Amino acid sequence: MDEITSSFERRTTADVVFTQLHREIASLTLLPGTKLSEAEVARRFGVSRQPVREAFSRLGNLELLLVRPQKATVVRGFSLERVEHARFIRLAVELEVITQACAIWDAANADILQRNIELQRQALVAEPKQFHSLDFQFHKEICELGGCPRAIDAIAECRQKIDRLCTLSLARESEATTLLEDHIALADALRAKSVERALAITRQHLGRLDSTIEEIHLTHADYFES
Amino acid sequence: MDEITSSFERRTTADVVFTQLHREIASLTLLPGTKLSEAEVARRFGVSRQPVREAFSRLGNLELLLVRPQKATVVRGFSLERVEHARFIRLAVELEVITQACAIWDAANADILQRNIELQRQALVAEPKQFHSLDFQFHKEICELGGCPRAIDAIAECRQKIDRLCTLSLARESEATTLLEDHIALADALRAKSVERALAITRQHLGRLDSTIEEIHLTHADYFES
DNA sequence: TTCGCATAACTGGTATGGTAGAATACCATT
DNA sequence: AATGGTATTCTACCATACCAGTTATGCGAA
Repeated sequence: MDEITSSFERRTTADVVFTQLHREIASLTLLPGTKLSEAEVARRFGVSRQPVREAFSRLGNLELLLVRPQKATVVRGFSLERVEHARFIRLAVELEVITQACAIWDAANADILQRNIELQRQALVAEPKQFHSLDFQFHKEICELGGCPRAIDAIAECRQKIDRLCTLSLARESEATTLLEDHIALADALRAKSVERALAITRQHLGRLDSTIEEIHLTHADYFES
Repeated sequence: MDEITSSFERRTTADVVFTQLHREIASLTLLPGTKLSEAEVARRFGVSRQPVREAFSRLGNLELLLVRPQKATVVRGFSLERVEHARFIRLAVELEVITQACAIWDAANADILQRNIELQRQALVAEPKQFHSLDFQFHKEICELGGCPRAIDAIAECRQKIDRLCTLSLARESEATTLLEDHIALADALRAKSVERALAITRQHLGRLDSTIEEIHLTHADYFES
């Protein structure tokens, strides 16, 4: 691999293959059920089979690929069970973050969060595409200000699994308004340090995904396993 | 690899190496900081570097090994941050399991749990070694009866990270009595369907690890990273 | 003795060839 | 036409060789 390794950090060929495949699977460019062979992918990237193999292994750990001995490797579909599990874990973590945040929340924190909400409000009318990342930023700030900086990693991991699914939904944009309202209510509850209210809002907030998941389960049943 | 693949399931060489190394790292047979080279391990197992490499990769994903290009692979030490994170996630999940369990708990569930507690009580005096697995079983049953069967996987994952650390503690056995008391109290709270009490007990129950972790952090500072 | 540099002995990453097992296509037999 | 067996063609897995960095070593100069 003679190409420039983008200056600073050494990225191995396996990294490159992994990243690219990951992107394609997550974005549903590669649909569930698609068969991938080491040799074929290796040819496509112009590399040997070895780094491809390594990338396959990693994607297998993430449950994005199903790779079993002597059988074709396929892009895994969705599983209602796995999605529900990810949703459950995310809810659990988010609830505990909120609980701990409430205990130490102060006016300064509230102000920082408020600033993010303003940006969301602007994005909603100006650049709807940005709303998604502001949404993430919102939850991230709660984690950090609440004293659980690493919790956002766990949340992001769960989100990833769910997001691949939700790409299939059409109604994502229209829900942004509702989500913003949730965020505002949550920020209020935090400012008031009302744990019960904050928890209830969080449950409702994350629960909004359920209908979307259900919808996709019906409309795209063929992408589901088991 | 001509050996019998232990009947039913096909286990690749990489699986074998992975499992064995995992065991050795988790049990602290391989101490943090130990350098492992692909070639050396390959010789030890009598296999080629390839499957070893694969095993290393997986162990790297689990943060048990630190493998970086052109540098020796080493067994990772503990990180207070990582341990706290695992503890946090476990707490969050366990709390939400309890919450959901409380909502649907009935007498039948209570009885099943009670039976486990009796076993714990017996094990405490007869076979202290068995207490550990009964402890796990206890939490597992709550997950299953509470309607979150997969939650135990997440919990187990967190436990694993913490357990490697707690192997270093001397005072584990003596705490069993306290843990059993917690379990009894928790079962009571569940039977009474008192969410608040059950959550409080769970917090206290998991919090008991903190002192152990702190102790080890002081007595075995050399096994810690960062 | 101590420092610096050259070199040898490692490291993990990559490329390639060969192998066993699983799937598939195909042909012969019924 | 349906079925059973066989040959071909996949698959991922393993072994080996080679490469490019990194680290350790040891020798020579100061």
